[in-house]
Amino acid sequence: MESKPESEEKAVKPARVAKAPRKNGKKSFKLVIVESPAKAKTINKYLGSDYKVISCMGHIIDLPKSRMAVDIEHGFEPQYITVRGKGKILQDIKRYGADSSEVFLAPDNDREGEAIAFHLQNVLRLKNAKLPIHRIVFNEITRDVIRESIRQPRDLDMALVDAQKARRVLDRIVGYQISPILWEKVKKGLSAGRVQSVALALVCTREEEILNFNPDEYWTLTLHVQKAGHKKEYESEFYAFRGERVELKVKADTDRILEHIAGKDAVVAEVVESQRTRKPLPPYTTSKLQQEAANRLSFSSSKTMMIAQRLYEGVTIGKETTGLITYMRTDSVRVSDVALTEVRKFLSETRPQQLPESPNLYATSAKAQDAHEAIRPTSVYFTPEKVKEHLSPEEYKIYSIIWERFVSSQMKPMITTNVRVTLAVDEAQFTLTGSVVTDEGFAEVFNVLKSDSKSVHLPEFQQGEKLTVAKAVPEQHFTQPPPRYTDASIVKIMEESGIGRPSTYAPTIERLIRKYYVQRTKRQLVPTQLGQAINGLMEQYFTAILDVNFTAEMEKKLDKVAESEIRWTQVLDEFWPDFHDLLDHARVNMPEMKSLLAEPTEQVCPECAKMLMKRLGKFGYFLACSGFPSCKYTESISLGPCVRPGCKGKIIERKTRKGREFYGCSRYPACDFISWDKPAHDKNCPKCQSMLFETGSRKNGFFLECKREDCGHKEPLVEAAAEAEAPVT
DNA sequence: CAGTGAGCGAGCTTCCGCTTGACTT
Repeated sequence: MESKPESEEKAVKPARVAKAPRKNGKKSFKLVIVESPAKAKTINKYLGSDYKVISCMGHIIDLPKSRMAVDIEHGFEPQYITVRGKGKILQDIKRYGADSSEVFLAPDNDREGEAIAFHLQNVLRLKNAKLPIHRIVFNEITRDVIRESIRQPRDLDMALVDAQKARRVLDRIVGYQISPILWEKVKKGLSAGRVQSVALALVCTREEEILNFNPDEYWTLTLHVQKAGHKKEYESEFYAFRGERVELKVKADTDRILEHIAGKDAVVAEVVESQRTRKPLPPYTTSKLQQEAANRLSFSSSKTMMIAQRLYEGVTIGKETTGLITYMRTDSVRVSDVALTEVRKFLSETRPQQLPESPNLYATSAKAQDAHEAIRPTSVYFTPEKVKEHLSPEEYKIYSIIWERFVSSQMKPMITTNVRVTLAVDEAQFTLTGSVVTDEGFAEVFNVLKSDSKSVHLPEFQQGEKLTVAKAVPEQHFTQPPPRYTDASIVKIMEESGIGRPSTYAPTIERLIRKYYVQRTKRQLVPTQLGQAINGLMEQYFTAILDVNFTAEMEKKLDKVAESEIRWTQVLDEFWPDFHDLLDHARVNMPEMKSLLAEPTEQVCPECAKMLMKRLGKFGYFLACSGFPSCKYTESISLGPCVRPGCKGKIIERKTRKGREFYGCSRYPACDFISWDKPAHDKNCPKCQSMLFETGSRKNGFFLECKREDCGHKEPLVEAAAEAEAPVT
């Protein structure tokens, strides 16, 4: 018979729970299983000692990584196994299941959650076929809702479980059938998939648009005017001639207007005042949080998620650790009643004049699975200022924008007064606009979110009033190509077209980078030569997969499976025959591209004086002689000279056997300089000109550090201003 | 840490979506 878990051995911590309480040797606790340990902790508090709440940490049963494991010929039945590394967790679940009187399966209330619940049930039944097992769901973690859900258990929704199975098997087939073709034709280790290949296509298509972009010339004409007796100049823009809108295409257009207005005064023709109401935005979903953190704070999607995870798991304030935000992977803007009541109370105490009579309502996207609330502070009384001292600067920033966005979402609108003055200079017309915030409304709580929106104050202008023209400034412009994608803009598109889920946006971007399909330079996503080559092949041989509608259609069918309208195998029956033909066609016709992947460089081979090429090998990029195979010279790509005084080597990027990146001297082992920190971009030590490295911790802040032993210069790491949307050169 | 492409051919790469922490200097 199983007794208590041995506490001495090292074990997976989160699933460890204290010895099961027993009364008179009888089973006396009810088991609740959720996905996340942080959630388990909270719910444990709400349910009291009759219940034991443990977590399974996501999927515990899945397809094996090492092989296809889907019997395509016989009904697509997947061969599931225990996920590698989850054996311990599974054991614990079984043990607690055996010791409990009743089990409540509480994974997330969505397709994946239902599948996890199903797998948990199977595992528990294996041990004890008679154990009472229920499925419970809740879409928010509050005391009342959790208790209510326990009172309203239901059975597993097998149709939903089947929908997940269809999704899982389809993704496996797509990924595990296409990838090997790429190994054979291009390079081993490459990958393709329903989500990543679409994301790559987005990046590549945009790059092509930029390349093919033809800039158009256009002009603007700015008239600087002054009120009689005043020095201050106001800038107005030319827009019409003889009452008709005129676009200034070329210099001659502009010259004609300049000639017409030369030496003449401006007269105020019309003054129009209007009020604009701007409503606050809903609280964050995962994608919106990533977008704003990228645009305003220059954080990558994965960085934002790491920081949010820490805020969710909790920060130690005093003796207690408190989760500061709700779950950070969500597609919903829903807010629990408890939170709504609290924020309205908070506002009535702090800013009663900005509290609307009734709560602001927001609609969650129709595509959302809505298993969690919006991302919000667990309590608005933890104001950013109050918790600041317990947070790292980065955590503070992310927490602030979450707090500000949530609190503002329940405030009154912002009202601005706009003035539009039309000026006439003979028959040419100009406009002058001003804008003043009349009521800040929701923006009152903005601190980190504050934008330096330029409010332009205009004095009173009377119709018929004469103004002096100080100068007229013509300027030539060219239309700009569309900007490259950033983490923010690609996540936006992915969400809008239903590609990927909140838990996969960030990992998908990182995957494209890790596979050398895409590079992130100055926060812009730029396809590599390899990425473009792969995308070209995918476009030609697997067009259907790259269509954003492919996923949309799949989702529609999965919904039908979930509604029991069709069987799960039908999704695959409809997909497989055509896809099978595509695979056969590609295996035969796809050209081999193995040796094409080399980029020319400016450097010369020191051995044979031919040019060096940049190639992609097993360990990343390297330089190789274009005379290969007669000349076998190779060289690592240098990031800068070695920082050891007197060492003539250079710093190169390397990887451990497990794939972790680090930086070391090319003269190893003669010089054993190594750093796990990343070299800083475009910045050298002001004292000794050595390379600087990004280092530090969340406690002490982040620094740029000079690693030259006789220097030791340190400076705070300032995030460069958001320049992600900067025009592409 | 390992000297990268190509090939003798060993054994392995790969998907999407749920979760959280783990090498080592």
